[in-house]
Amino acid sequence: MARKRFDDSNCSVARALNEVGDWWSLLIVLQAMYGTRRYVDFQQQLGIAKNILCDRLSRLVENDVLAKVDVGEHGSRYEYRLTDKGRDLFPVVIALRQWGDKWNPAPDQAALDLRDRASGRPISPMQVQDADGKPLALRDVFLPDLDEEQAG
Amino acid sequence: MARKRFDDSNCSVARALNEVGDWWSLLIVLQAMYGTRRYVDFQQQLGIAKNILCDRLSRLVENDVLAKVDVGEHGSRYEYRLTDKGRDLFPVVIALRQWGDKWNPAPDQAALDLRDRASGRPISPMQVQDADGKPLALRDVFLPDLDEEQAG
DNA sequence: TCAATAGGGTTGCATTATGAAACCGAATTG
DNA sequence: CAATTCGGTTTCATAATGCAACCCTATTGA
Repeated sequence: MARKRFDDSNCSVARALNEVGDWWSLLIVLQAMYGTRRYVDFQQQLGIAKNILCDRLSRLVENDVLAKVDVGEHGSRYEYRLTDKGRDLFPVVIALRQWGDKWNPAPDQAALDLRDRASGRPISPMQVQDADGKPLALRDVFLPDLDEEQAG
Repeated sequence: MARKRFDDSNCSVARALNEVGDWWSLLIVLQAMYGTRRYVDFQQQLGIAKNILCDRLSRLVENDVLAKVDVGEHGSRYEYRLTDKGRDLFPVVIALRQWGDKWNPAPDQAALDLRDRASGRPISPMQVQDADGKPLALRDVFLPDLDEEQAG
């Protein structure tokens, strides 16, 4: 049967995964963050099958993560550019990258060294924070509504 | 043909997606963060097929995201608990949740109101930061090595 | 004691999704 | 005017998914 979709799930994580939760979409977004814009470049850099790339690009455009722009230049006719919505996946991608670097480091390769362009210093590890910037662990957060219900 | 795997990719995002990048794994981790531990509860709360749940739980255990614990209690014999590696997905899940809340809000429902247990205040939006906590946008970061190569 | 139920899985089967390669049409290049 | 390039679509074999049915072990419960 068809893969289960989560378009109308009441969980925003499920709805997010519905748009970028497959094997390729987030990698395409990542590649776009590196500056890739053209179909052939995505295809070569990711090693993705062309029909799958077409499908994913279409869905990302449909979901307003990428915008398909007609550029009339010699041969390269379209560009896929990140929208604001797509750029807003930056924290997601960085969090995922840091998790991968920490728990599945490449055996013979240093992790990518992302740095602040202004200061030249490495970016800091992503963390969930309270309003003052104090780091919060999983056990430090709660859902007021749910916990009230459970208490009542 | 077989789905492409990224076990040995030089990209840590690809390696991360290889472990939790399918349609269900991250939702299982999310559910585990809510406190779910038992097979039947995952099954009912997620509405996932039993064989798929088995497969995903096994893979998450294999990848040390969950730990399978034998609890001899009446009927409920096993628990799947988050490991440190699994708990470390907290920023990823929160980033994804906030992205979903912002760009695909539920039509007739408020976003989940996660709060700091100590202060009672809402958690702040996830952001990529420099060493001082200054927020960084996509355009503010760069890869020193790559940029040197390109300059050279 | 013996049937009913719950937990945690497997198995079979139909439906989809994926990957590789071949093919296509328009525009450029040589 | 033949060969490329870009951006796709088509075909086909293989893998993944979802559902329902089944299984085995404990535990109830009467």
